[in-house]
Amino acid sequence: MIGGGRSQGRRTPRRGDLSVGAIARLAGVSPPTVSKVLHGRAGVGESTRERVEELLREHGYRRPVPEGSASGLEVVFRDMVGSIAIEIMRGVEQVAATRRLGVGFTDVGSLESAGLPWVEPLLLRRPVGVIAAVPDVTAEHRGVFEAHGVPLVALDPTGDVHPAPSVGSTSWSGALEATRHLLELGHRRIGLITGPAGFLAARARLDGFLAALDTAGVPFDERLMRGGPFLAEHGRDLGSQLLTLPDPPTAVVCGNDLQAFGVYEAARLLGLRIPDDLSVVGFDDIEHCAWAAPALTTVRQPFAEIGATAARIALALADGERPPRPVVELGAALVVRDSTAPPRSA
Amino acid sequence: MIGGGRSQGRRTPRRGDLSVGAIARLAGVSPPTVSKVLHGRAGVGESTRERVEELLREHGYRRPVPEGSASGLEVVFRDMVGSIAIEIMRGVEQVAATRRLGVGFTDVGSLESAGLPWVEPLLLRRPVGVIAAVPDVTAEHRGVFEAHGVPLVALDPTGDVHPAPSVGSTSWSGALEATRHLLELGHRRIGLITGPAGFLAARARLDGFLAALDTAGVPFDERLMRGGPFLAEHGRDLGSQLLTLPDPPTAVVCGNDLQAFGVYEAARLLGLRIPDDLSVVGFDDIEHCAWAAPALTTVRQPFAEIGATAARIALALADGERPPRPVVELGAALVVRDSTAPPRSA
DNA sequence: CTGAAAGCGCTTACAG
DNA sequence: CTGAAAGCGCTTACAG
Repeated sequence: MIGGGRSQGRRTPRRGDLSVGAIARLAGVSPPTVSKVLHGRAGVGESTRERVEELLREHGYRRPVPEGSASGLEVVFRDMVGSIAIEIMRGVEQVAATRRLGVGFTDVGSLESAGLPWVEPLLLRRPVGVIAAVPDVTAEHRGVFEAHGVPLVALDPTGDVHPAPSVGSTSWSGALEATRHLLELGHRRIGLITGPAGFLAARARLDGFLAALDTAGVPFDERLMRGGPFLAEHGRDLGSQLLTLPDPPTAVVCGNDLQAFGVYEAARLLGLRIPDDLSVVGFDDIEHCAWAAPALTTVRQPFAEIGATAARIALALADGERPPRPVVELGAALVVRDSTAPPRSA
Repeated sequence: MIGGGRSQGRRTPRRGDLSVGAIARLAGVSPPTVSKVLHGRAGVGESTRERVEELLREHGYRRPVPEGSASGLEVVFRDMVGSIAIEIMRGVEQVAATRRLGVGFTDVGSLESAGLPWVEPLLLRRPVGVIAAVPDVTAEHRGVFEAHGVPLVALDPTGDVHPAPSVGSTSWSGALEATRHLLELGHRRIGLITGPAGFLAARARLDGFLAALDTAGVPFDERLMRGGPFLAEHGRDLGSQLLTLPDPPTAVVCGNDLQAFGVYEAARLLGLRIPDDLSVVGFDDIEHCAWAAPALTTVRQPFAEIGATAARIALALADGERPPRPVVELGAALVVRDSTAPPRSA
């Protein structure tokens, strides 16, 4: 983590940190020979190479990292749900590991609340690339990173236009698939809880939802739509509003899983059983969906693959390549569990 | 992330990466003057210093990190529950940020399953310290890190003896408190699902549980005890065994939250309602406890503070200090929610 | 295959 | 306050 030393003519020796000259003396060879071994260059005898390798290992000498790959890949979050963040980290890690790069973690939210800066220290670490899983990658951030020559890849960008490069998932198709699932079960009055207005992904899900109803010839009652933050408490409150309507929906499609669990609570408070009295669909597939009561039917976002793809794009950019597709959307797919069933009336 | 370059006489310039000499030329001063500015040494005029600072910033020149702090803090997990891992990362991050150090992430499980090595690449990054949140920090690992002069702090160690340094939480007291809570509600037949035999923390929880019963003068029916992996499916299976006993328990204390959610499912399958027919207590307080149905009463482990404490110890060791307390246990405290209530019979 | 020589980028110690 | 000179650790180009 953190960038390492920049060229320095000299450094005080550290435990297990001998100089090339010292290793050379120990091996009974000249510094240039040790240098060749360090860089895997030709022109060193087999036995000499082995002896030097052995001494380097023994003294924990660290080979200089390849030019340009000073640091590693840094992933930046803002108050992300734990299981999503970890899945993304694992995806990034797998790609980074193939290049022997490390993966750094930054949670902007927790740093800001402690009054600590994050952009400058992160830049100080000279990352090979930055993957920003924050809902607010501004043009300003892009400018700062670009000025330092650090490629930035956004995850699930939510700005007005898709800024390249970015990686997300097929929100529109996912919402379409989820809604079709409910239609196939026989639901006709389907409520929708969507995310905050500014979120492009929330808008895509809304559109996919409406497209499913539309192509099925089912008219949408606008009173069945609510919008709010991607949190359980808002799912609960907005869900309550929908479920206490004179003619309530028999199913609710939620903007994410947390909202869906909020709807679970709203239903419980009203004495409604899921899926008997109400079907619920989430979005994301966070860790707990499978063990919720009942297990939540949801649209799975392939977070590990999203992280891996972002890492590949960041690495390509760092190498000076133009990735063939700077804006990528990976397939989000419906996972049917126990929170959806035919409506009572059917 | 990842170690930076070691002393190198020369390096090809990188975008935004000018040499000291080049900066000196641009500023119209000599290289030694730039060097002084870089290291904050005295003997540079105010206006000269400002001009050089400005040029350094403009060209993204990275100051050499302080001697010895080559890299950052690396946190190593093995298939950890997402919300726990992220809480630990945030705690480590807050302490690391005060020193402008980055925080690296390694998931051994996902790397191993991809056939990728992790110890050597991690060492190559020259971390200031390593925090191991894996259940299997072996003496061998300790040896390797020690040989490289990298301090290692274990989290919640599970070996035969507490290897110093390590940070955990008060498992024994936590389990005692949880069990007392159930006793106070009037429960007398309390079941226990414990973790795998090798886990020291699981043993501490078991002992705390027994101590609570013992000091309350409540005899323990050994048939009410089961043990297995810290996973929901095992909680479900072991919970089923307890609940189908001729004289089943009215409450169950679980080794962790995942097991508790497994017991939720076992109860559901048997038509038992929580907390009316059965009280359940977990351990950890993962993200979803608050929104489960019903919200889970559990013993909260202060993961962020555990991470922060481990980071402080690692940093102290890296500085060559002997931390006053190399083995630390932070207080785990009961969080009462909706999964516990007086037994039916009371 | 090997190393003496030259050179590079940086820092230190010191002269002005 | 400033920089010429010396020195350090490393690498490169080349002679043997």
